[in-house]
Amino acid sequence: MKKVTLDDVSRAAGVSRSTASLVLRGSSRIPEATADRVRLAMAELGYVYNRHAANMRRNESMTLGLIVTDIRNPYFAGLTMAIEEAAHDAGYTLFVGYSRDDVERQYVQIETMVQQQVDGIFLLPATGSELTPVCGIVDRSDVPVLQLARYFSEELDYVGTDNLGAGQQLAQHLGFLGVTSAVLVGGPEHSSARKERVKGLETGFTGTGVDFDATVNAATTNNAAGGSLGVARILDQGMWPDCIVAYSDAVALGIYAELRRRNLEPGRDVAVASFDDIAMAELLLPPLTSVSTYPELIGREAAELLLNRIRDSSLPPQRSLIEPALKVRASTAQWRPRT
Amino acid sequence: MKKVTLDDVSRAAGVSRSTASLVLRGSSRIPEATADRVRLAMAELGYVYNRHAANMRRNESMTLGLIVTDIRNPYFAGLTMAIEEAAHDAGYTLFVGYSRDDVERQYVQIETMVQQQVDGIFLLPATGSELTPVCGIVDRSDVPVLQLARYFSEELDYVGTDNLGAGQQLAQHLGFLGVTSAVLVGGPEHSSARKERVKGLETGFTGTGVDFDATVNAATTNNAAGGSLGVARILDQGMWPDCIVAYSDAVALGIYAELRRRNLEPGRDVAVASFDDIAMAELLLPPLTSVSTYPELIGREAAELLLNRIRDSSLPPQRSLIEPALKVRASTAQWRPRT
DNA sequence: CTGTTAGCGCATTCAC
DNA sequence: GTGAATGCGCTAACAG
Repeated sequence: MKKVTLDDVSRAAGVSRSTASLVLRGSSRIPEATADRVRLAMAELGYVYNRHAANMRRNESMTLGLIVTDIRNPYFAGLTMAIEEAAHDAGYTLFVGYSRDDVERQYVQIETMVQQQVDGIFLLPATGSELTPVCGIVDRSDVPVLQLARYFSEELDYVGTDNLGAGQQLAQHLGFLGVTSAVLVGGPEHSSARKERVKGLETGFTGTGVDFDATVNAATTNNAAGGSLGVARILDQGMWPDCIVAYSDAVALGIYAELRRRNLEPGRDVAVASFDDIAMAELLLPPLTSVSTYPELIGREAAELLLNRIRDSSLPPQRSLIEPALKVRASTAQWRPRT
Repeated sequence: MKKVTLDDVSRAAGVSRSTASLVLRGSSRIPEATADRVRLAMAELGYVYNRHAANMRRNESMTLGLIVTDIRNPYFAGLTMAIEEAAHDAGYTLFVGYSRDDVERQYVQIETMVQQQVDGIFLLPATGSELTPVCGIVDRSDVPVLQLARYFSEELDYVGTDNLGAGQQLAQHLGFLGVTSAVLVGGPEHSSARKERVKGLETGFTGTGVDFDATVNAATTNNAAGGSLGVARILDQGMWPDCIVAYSDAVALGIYAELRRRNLEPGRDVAVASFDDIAMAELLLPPLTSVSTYPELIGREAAELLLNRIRDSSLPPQRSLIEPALKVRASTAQWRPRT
């Protein structure tokens, strides 16, 4: 099938190119009768609007880029879907790249998306991301970048959870519960989100008498394997804390499994708590206490912010934090102190 | 920052535009010294290659589209990541859209991607997809569409699991186990994959004496909620089968939860088996018997096939099935007949 | 081996 | 209200 252009359409409809163009954009300056004739011709010829050609003139592509680490973690999957929804609703098409937490791969993806003329980029930074290379790519083209869930720069917009508050809420709950010792397991060591959660836990535990060991070497990765590995490290060095706090629900799944491999029952022998509250959390046995971080809200907010920035690049860098909420379930609630 | 074009670069480097263009494409006809001068000028000026402009001439965009229903199901997440990887490796950037199993939304996404000049589309069809509207959009532009995991047309390429074989493998295992009755729970009723799994189970159960009721109204959705709902329907009408077969692992999670809500322990009171074998399956308690459907392989194969078709559209429609493999775990293995 | 030329399909002036 | 002319940044054909 040959390519049909606006030229063909306007010729068939007996109008000029510019008239057909105006009909496309829904201009009210064209009489309905003419517009209908044009639309009919488009349908008959099988005309397809060529956005690339339009882009060359208008200098916008109506595309956005999203780079996340890995969507097999349902939290990132939810975040990704929320952003796609917002982009779709605003008329944008979304490029998606998975960095697999590999900085170099991420840089390539940013570069490619910039070459593809994206109007903006949502970036959930791979651990180890730095401002200079990112901006080195991005500054040349003035493409706005919004940091998602983690940040590495104060100069770029950021939308994420209030990790500090999330840690505090959880710590206070564990304090009430009578827990006397806790460790955080899993998650990439140098991510801003992890550091903030540690800080929040420390703050929240202050004055509760809970022994929270932030120095234990249990940072791993943000998935089930990282949870298993972290638990193994802790138990192998002779620790047996009252509560294991998972960096995320994905991590918690591995923690449950590793505890059971060692004949410890989560929720009974060790309390387990976590962050994110993905759908799976309450379906597990025991149901998992988790601090909900509402990926849908983060996604919506991020989209709104990035679209604003596209319209007006002169705004100062924005930071927006979504309020988390603790969901208490049996993995902590049914736990009782050892006698 | 102003936009830098190849014109600017060639002027700065003291060569012509076409020379600069050839350097970009790595032509060997340019002396190294000249090429280096051009590359230096690009770096100094902060040149960004404009693929949209290139596309207008070369009539390819180096983009592909992927439309899936929902990636909160880890199976689709894995499939999506595999396809992104293959696309990335081949130098393509990937548009992603989530249809949320909504046909109309899916049509809009196809249309948008076609307008964005994608070179090809991976489509995991929403239930209810039909050939006419899809091709109505796509034929006008000659964009090849590959069906992923489910199909609705023989005229388009298809890559998926051998669902028939998967059902048979599982049925035979359950027959050996001494199961006397089984039902399939969850999944969208009219999807090709579900029909094939039912057929495979029926075939596999033939001669084993297992009573497999394919008429029971337990088709729902492909997620945990669908699993819970399906189990509720079955138990509420007084059935108590020896084995519940989940349409997918995501569904199985809801089945576990609903059984426990009704004081039935999965693996002991009811055997549970499933399809997909996502990472979570073996981490559950009891570990879930599942037929692995290898989303990574499907993704790789799909990418290879679609890229071939882009090169040569004259090939007849291709069908490619990936061989599944049964993973037996405690959710069936530990089950014993009621006495 | 290098430089000149002519569009790709559209949006946007500006005359009419 | 409508139509002709111009150029977005690049590639490819061809001439030097």
